[in-house]
Amino acid sequence: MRAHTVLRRELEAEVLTPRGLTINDFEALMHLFKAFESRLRRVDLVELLMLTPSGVTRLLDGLQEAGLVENVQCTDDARVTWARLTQDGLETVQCVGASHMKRLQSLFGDALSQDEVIQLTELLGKLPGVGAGSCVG
Amino acid sequence: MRAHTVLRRELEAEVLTPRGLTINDFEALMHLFKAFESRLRRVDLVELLMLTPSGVTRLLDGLQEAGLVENVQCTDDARVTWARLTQDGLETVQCVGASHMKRLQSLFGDALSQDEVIQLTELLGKLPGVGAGSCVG
DNA sequence: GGTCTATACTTGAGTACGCAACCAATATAG
DNA sequence: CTATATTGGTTGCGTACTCAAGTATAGACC
Repeated sequence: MRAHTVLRRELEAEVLTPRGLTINDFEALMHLFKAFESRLRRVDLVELLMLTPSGVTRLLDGLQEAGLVENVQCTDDARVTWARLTQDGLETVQCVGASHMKRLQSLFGDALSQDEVIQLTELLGKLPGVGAGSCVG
Repeated sequence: MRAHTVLRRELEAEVLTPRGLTINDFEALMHLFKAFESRLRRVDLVELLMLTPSGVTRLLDGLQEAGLVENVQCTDDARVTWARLTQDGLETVQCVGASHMKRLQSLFGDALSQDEVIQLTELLGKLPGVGAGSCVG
């Protein structure tokens, strides 16, 4: 049940922390990267990252300050402000994404066989709240 | 990868929070419960709960204040103070443990078959840092 | 013995959240 | 068109951690 903690810490230490990013920072960037026109509403990130609205507000505050994300006003609905990847954000996500994946690969690969990784992914996918949209695996 | 978050939140909300406990509070109590003479050193809990020493210090502060745990001086080594379950702590762990398990059972049971739970447990067990000592599953 | 490193633990400062309360814009009902 | 409910978002405050630095005891080597 505590697998995530070990894994998360290792990933953070090796690739994220050196760049001043947390796991959620990175996953937010990943989701923006995959999103239409590299932008998402706050509420969407609330869903995807499983944070509260306030958590997302502050996470984006940090990413904006770091210049990886910018606010874009939505013309259709004045309540929403899009969070959009900047050029810097795009480069970051591509660069960090690669080493993140490599790291994950070796972490799971060392402990599990190819088949076991697939099995694990399937099993975890059946659990409530673990949608297909997960960045990892 | 975010399964833990959903599961943890549900467990917390349904059985722990009403008693003013966090997951780590509960797992600490569980470990003390299983330990020889219901007592453990801080460092042991650091290992078992995967927290830093300071985290454990403060976690135990809370449990002491709640009267679930007490400090016992170690005679062999003046550096260590045991954390020991009180009678209250014992009763709490027995009561909460039961409903915690029931909850887990239903959470996993609804999503996975008996065989799948076993499979998942095995796979997770192979991951680094997920020892046999885990409270859950 | 005396020094030197390692271990057990605490404290202070900073952080990433959650919760509750709020505001503003939109949708719905009458 | 007004009144109410819903949705998207932020802010204040509390909390459960981490990290870095510190204290005190224990053990090892000379």
